[in-house]
Amino acid sequence: MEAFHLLSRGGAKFDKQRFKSDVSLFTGNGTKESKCSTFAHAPEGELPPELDFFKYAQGGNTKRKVLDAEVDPKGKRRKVEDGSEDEEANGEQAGDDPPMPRHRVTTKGKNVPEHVETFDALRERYSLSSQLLQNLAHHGYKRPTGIQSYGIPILMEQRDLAAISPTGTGKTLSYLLPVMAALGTPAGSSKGDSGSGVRAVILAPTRELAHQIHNECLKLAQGRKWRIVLFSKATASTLVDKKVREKIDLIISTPLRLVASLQAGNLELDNVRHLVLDEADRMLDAEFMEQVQEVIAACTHPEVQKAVFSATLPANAEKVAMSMLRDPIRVVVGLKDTPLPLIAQSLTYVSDDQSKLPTLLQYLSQPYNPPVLVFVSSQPRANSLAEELVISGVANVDCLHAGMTKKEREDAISRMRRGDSWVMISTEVMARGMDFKGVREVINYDFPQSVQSYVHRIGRTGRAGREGKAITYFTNQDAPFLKTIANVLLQSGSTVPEWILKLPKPSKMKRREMGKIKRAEAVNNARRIGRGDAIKRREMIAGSKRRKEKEQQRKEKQAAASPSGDDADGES
DNA sequence: AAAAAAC
Repeated sequence: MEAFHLLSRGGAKFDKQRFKSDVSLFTGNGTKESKCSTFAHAPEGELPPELDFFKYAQGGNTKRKVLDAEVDPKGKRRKVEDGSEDEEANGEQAGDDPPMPRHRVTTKGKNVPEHVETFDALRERYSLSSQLLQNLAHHGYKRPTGIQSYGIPILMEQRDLAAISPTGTGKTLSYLLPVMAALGTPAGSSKGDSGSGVRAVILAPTRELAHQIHNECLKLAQGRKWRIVLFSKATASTLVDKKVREKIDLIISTPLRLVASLQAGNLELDNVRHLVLDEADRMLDAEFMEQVQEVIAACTHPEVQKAVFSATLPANAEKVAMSMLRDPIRVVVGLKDTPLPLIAQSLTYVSDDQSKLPTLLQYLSQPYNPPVLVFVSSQPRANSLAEELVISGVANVDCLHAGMTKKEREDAISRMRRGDSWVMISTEVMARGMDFKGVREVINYDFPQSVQSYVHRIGRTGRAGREGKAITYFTNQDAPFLKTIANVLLQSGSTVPEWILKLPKPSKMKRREMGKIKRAEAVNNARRIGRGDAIKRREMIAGSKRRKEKEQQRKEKQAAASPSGDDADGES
């Protein structure tokens, strides 16, 4: 603690030996089993007073806004309770899932189909193959979540849908089930009556998310002969053969990949009947917009059903989304742009960028629930923070950003899924959609750039009814945006020190100015987190190269020993 | 408002 105290003042040397012993103490006993029983216990309590702004405010009343449950039932708007009376879990692992929280559901639109209480009710109402229901049961889906019980009937009745539902509440299944139900006979089969070529397209903003959706898809598709393709460079190259493309039933892809194939003339989407945009607001960002429009334009079938899903949907994005849809129904579960109350959120003051590393090291020197997901604002910062943590002796540090190779990214994800990663440093690439069941702690090392980013980042925890914890570091430079995020905490039932709420809302001019300063500093700091130096960095890189080579050799040996390839997550 | 991500 003393060492940390000195460190936090900046100049003092870090007592690495001592710190290491702390770390090994914690790494030695199986931290995976250690339960974080008291979320109320904030790490800020451990901070030296000069870093602990909470302390000044504590004792005073922290304010908690009571959620307003009333919404004016205007026009066609309906207000209903999430059907699940039974406190049954909806997660993917059968048995030990906590109950899903109940949310209010509001629907808007013409002739909204009645929601269902159970998956069996779907079977009674629509022709749903028993295989599909069997697969659901087999993978531990028991009762539909709010978005599933409302969204699935809407999509089953061929309606367009804009669905807004909090992170970790089962949006993926909400669109996959109806799409799979509609696929019917596999493409190219002699009995087929639905024309030839791809019949469904699902777009996601990152490769990792597309991959995850593909995996979910394969679970549901067990026992059926559909060709479900996770689109990549490799699969795209097989499409040169027209016979191959005609046999594809469903494509899951990132937009640009798909556009590239369209422009190369290696793909037709004229028989697509279902188009889903996951993380819709992200997909309708300026940078993705054009690509998405191109995909939409290529889906020329007159009966193409479109659906958009997200946990957040800012007004302008919603406008764009609604204008794309035909006679749409809008479903909102819970409160838009609001995290789950299950996630215990807190804000930690760290004065400036240099103070972040010691604060994080201090945090990781105490027992925590791995894996912890740490978000930073840029790729170089992700690299250097990961290096710093390794140098400081933190165990099982991983890093993931889009500057890494495909294989590096895939490896990082599988380490994460296996539970081998204890501290995962990542950029926005991981902020949306990724579902790691074990993540119970998220740290925003760098302040999020928007409310949407905040909501999605912390939504990596608190999934499928589990509890989670989210800590956000803020510096003096983040002050102009602090209040906005503080309000999000309040909305979702977390507490915020009163002094933050009393901050005046800075004028637009001021925010712009501060933003400029912040950006300039970010550039300066981009390649320097804490006290790293070039030599250490070179050693690190050399070390990781050696490790990679060894791993490669081991894999080659393995491959030689067992000729059967792994097609667990391959492209079908 | 800006970075990241998409190929």
